[in-house]
Amino acid sequence: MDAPEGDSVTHFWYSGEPESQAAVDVLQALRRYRVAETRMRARTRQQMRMGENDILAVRHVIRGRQTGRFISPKDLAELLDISSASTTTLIDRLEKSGHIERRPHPTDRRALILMPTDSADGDVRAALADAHARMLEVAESLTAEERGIVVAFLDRMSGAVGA
Amino acid sequence: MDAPEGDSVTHFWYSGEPESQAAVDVLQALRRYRVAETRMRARTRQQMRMGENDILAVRHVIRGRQTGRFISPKDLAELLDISSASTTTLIDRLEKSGHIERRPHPTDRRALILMPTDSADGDVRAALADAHARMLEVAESLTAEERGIVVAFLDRMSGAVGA
DNA sequence: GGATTTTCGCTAGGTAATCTAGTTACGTTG
DNA sequence: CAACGTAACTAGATTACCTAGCGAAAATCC
Repeated sequence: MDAPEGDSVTHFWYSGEPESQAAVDVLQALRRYRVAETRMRARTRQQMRMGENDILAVRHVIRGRQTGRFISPKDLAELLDISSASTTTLIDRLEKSGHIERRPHPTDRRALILMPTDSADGDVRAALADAHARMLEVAESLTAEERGIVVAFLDRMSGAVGA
Repeated sequence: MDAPEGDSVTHFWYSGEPESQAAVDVLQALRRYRVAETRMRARTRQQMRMGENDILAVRHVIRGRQTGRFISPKDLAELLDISSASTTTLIDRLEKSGHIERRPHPTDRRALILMPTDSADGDVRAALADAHARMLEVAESLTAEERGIVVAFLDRMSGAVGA
């Protein structure tokens, strides 16, 4: 999990320059968003009775089929940055819980492909559709100009954080 | 952890309305940011050889001292939403690794207060200061109007995600 | 002011998800 | 075809969490 973190501490970190308080407000809004999102993920995990990686894996397999790609255990290992051993037990779990199935790879007899079951598709949609719809609504309510500003901001932040 | 997730899938989800593609772009930017941030946290964890909760705990203890508050084990348990038992072992870990120390509470003889060691302070700064500075720079480069748009957007998204 | 209840941190024992190391089966390449 | 590389699996250890329950101290209630 993750969590709240005590708030309203700002005053002590950047008390020197009044100018930069506005910038700090932006970062705090970003943190509030992250906290809200983390909480949503925790709720989803609880609701579906799965771990974070399990949910990401199922989603990836579902998306794979939607886009006509076949997802292999190896793909999941890379996606989640876990070992091949952990991937095996993860797939065991998801197969036992009825979310995905193992099928032979059409050409490579060493390999597998993973297919989502119908119920997995339904479960994931049920768990995520509401929040996604609300988020889309917010995004749609922006003007074209505002969208540009927001996207540019987020991408620059991604760069700042990922350097 | 968390991770990339295959991209450019949009076309299949919302192929009906060209109007909403722009909104989807916004959500994708948001996801790119989340992925970047998650990766940064993973790097930090690796660099400091600690788990996520350990880092959050140390940061909270450091902040506590900076703001003149005494942090107790109970505070950490609430912050991280873990049991009191897990909190005890978490503090054991952080004490053994030399990041924090247990001290008697000045008035309540059942209780403890936690103090960061000097090295903890330095380590955390070293690990987080760079990215934080870059993020602040991005936030500062916005105009006042842009900041307003971004903060409003983030807060509305927090609402959408947290409902 | 003594008895009861609550709070605080700890110990004991257990579980889930990961890891490393090593195996088998199959593909690829010199 | 021989050697090496790759895909997935098994076994066993480790880590970080959990629940249950304890002793000591504080708060509350006649």
